[in-house]
Amino acid sequence: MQISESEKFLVSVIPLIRLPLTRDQYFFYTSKNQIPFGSFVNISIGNKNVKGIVLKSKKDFSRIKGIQLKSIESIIKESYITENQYKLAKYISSYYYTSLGVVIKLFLPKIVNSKTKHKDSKQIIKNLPNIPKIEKTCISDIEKIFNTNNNCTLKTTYNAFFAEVLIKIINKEIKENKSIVIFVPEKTLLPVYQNLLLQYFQEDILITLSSTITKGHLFKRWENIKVNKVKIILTTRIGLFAPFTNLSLVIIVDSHDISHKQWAKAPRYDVRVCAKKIAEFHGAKFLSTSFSPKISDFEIAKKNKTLVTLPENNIPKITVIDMKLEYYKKNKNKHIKKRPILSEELLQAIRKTLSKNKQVLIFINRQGKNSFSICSKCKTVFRCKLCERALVERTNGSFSCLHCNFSSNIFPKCFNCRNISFINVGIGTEQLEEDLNKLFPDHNIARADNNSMSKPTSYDKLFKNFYTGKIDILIGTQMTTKGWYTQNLSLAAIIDMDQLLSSTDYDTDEKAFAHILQLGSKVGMYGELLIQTYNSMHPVIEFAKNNSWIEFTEEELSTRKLLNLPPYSQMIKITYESKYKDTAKKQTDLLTDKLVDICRDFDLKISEPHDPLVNKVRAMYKIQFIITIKKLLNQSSENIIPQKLKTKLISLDNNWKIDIDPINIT
DNA sequence: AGCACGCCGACT
DNA sequence: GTCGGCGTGCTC
Repeated sequence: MQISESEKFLVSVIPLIRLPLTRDQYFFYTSKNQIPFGSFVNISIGNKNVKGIVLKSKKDFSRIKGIQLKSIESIIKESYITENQYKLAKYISSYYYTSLGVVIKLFLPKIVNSKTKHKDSKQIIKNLPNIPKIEKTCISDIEKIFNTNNNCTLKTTYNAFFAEVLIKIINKEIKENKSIVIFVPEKTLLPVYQNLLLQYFQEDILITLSSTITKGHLFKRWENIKVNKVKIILTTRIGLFAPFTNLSLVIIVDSHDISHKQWAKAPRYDVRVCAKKIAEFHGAKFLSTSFSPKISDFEIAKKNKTLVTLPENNIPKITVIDMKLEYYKKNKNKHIKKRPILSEELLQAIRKTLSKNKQVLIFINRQGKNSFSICSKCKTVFRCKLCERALVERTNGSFSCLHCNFSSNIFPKCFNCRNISFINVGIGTEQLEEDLNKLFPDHNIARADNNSMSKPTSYDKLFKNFYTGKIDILIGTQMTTKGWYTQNLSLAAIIDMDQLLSSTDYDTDEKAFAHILQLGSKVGMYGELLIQTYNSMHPVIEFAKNNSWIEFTEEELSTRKLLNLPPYSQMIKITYESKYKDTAKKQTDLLTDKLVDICRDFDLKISEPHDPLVNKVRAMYKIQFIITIKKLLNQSSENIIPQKLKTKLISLDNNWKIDIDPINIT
């Protein structure tokens, strides 16, 4: 093919579209001039105009044969993405099996040319109670670790201590004119940390990023980060894609939180993994913080001597309320027996707290779909015998454990008493709000869940009201367990601990324990945490009561090791989506059959295809299966998938969803 | 992303 | 027999 005289350069461009993973992720175009790396350009593909990112401009056309080359239509913006942004995009693309063009789109906010200055509309609450100082913090321990290692894991305890560590460690970087990024798991946490930071740092060196910010506004902030105008970037996962400069510290808040993983759509990336990569690319330090670190992080940090633990002398009193007893008490001599929601003990504790003008936080897990079953006779949670995970009832009446593929027959018997009937249990947040309003008509009761928090301003308002003591009782879902902190909060309650323990995931106990620790951290050492449960002998509750998180992690890790569960393995969740259930069934059966040989050869475990807990979304049926790859504790998950399996995975069509390191396998 | 191609069901 | 629905594949 003839290249015209004026077109001197061969330019490789990544089109921002979904390309099959089996082919190169860039196309070649011609250009009169050399175009710098990372430039944002208009190109045409087929007969459609699309945008692209330039990789290289070369003079050597010899590699190209038999392809009709088109020229670059126009340059929108030169050097729009940085080398480090591209490195991260490449990483996400290959680790999470998503085409590069789709990943790069995440890095590009919409360009706007308006010169109008946008003022941050976020309400700043001044005159907050000062953070109590503690004499000895772990700052020097963290600094010592950072002298020899770029990674540090911090197990925090009480909010106030953590706040102090955070401020001091950030201050040190700012003094050296470096910039810091802080990742929080949810956008609802932004005002919480923003208010904390603004007590100590200038408003103009701090910015927040989240998906609610308008596209143009985001572009402006991107530019400010690029020219090193801002020093503290407080952000949700969207901040991973910012063009950082002069970055010296990456901080993860609530590192255990599952919201750090994007699971709903591709790329199904994890902030904890990607942020660590960013730190690596920038030569920055990486600080992972949590009240209850993931036990894998904790164990690895312990082994690598990169663990710092804040003083443990501030654990609240934990009281376990046996709801079985409550049930019998309430239903004695009653014809129709009802399951109590609020125990007498909890009501008394609320009354006592309110009478002292203190605040109450009540937590119920929002996942209503995640129902569990208890035996109608002995009230034992129906669990898998082998894995001790709660079993899920299926539409055909059987109960199954997704991890070990155990499935009961369709007339299951209670493992404890051989009874054949079970009761499905579920409690709603709104019912509880109603009940409490009747019980405490003179007090201000507020509810925080996805439903009541639909407007962005409603959260700010509620947060302010809670912070300033205008709310006496706050009822909420998981969002309330994060960030909420006032010195006036002295009672927290978990209404339905059994629901937290009822999932069939391998790490259910770990997640449940994290909720206990997180709520405990909100009330601190002078407060009390009440836990309502029908299963007061559950190991997690026993460990929590005795303040034995470390012992819990040790036991949990030995089980995981025995069963080759993460962190002693990597999991891949593969899902087929189809309008027709039998198509999904046929496809997953076909693929698992094809993969059996590979899995045998490389000692991988492959589960039977099964319905996920939510198996129909927007008229699409889903069937999934799990592949488990053994690995050592300290071994990186990069490059442990055998090439033969990789080749299969990248050749799957768009109906397949691949989720690497899924946050749940149900 | 968006368009061409092709395979199967409903119709003149 | 044809028309056209959408599921699948391809684009430098």
